[in-house]
Amino acid sequence: MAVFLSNFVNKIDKKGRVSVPASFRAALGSDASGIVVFRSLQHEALDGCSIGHLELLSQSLEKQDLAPDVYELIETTIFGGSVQLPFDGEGRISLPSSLASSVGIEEEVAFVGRRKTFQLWNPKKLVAHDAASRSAARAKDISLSKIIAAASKFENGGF
Amino acid sequence: MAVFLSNFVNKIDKKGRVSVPASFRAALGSDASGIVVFRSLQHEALDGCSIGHLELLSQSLEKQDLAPDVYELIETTIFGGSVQLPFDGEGRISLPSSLASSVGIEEEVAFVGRRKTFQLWNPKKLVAHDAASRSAARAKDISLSKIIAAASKFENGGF
DNA sequence: ATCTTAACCATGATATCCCATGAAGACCCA
DNA sequence: TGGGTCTTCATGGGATATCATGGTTAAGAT
Repeated sequence: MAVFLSNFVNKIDKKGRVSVPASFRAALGSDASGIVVFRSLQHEALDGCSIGHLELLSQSLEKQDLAPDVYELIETTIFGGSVQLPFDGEGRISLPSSLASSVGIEEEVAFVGRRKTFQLWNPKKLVAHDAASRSAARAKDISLSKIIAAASKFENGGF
Repeated sequence: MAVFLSNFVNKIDKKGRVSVPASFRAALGSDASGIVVFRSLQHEALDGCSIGHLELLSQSLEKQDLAPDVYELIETTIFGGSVQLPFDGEGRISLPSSLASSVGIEEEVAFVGRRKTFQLWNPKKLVAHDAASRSAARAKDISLSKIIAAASKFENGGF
């Protein structure tokens, strides 16, 4: 498996440790020493990814001509706000309480797969957000079969 | 770890000493005898980096055709205003009070990772700055996946 | 001699490592 | 197919190391 899929709710123990879902750890592949976590720009949640992915991001930043203020913005917000969290022997990370509380995470964390990255939510806030995005998807008339059909006009394969 | 990530708030004792975060010291790698600090051009904060990085900076200055007055300005501001701060046995630096007070740092310092460099902030001013950055990011509708997606149009790879 | 500065030592809090347990699922073998 | 076993994984606790921080002593400067 190479992508982060599905979602899992795990407990935070009194030391602040949480098990990262085994399938997520498997998806990390080579750089499986830990993950990187930072506050999402859009949601009341944390974004997580592999260290390699963060480096990719930093390369992306250098490659394109971003406005200085945007560049500046991302450097402080992402790199300044991100935390590298190594796994312990059991595949757990210890989530800094400051990060957790900043997005309303308390005694449980929902790990939500988003292909190349994943998110960490307060489970209760996630269901609310999920309901909202579903209705938004309906409103915009998004459907997977349509997307696949549209894509297969360009490529031969499709999924 | 090779980059400066995350942020840490440490105390300044009555002698003016502050612990440089252990992960930052690790990120310094080979030239880990100390750091270089100077006033940020953009913010009310101090910029910090390794000595090696400062040399890199000076080399890249020479390579580009800067106007003489700009060059002059940078020389005096950065190189003239920079201070080399060695570590003591416990990984602390003693921050000159003149530098600290010039950016409003008093009894605590926030070390903010910015990949190749880091910054030293008054913690309170940092949270204000951070909040401003975030709302700016939202206003501009910046998202990381967009940035990566945009970058991968230039490269062959994609993710 | 006194003040300042730098090296050395001490301590508490926090995080890391290591081992234990229990539940759930996969697998195997009748 | 049903029962049983074995493995994987999430979770918990105790021991140990790391780290930030404070103080003390020695050395150098004024």
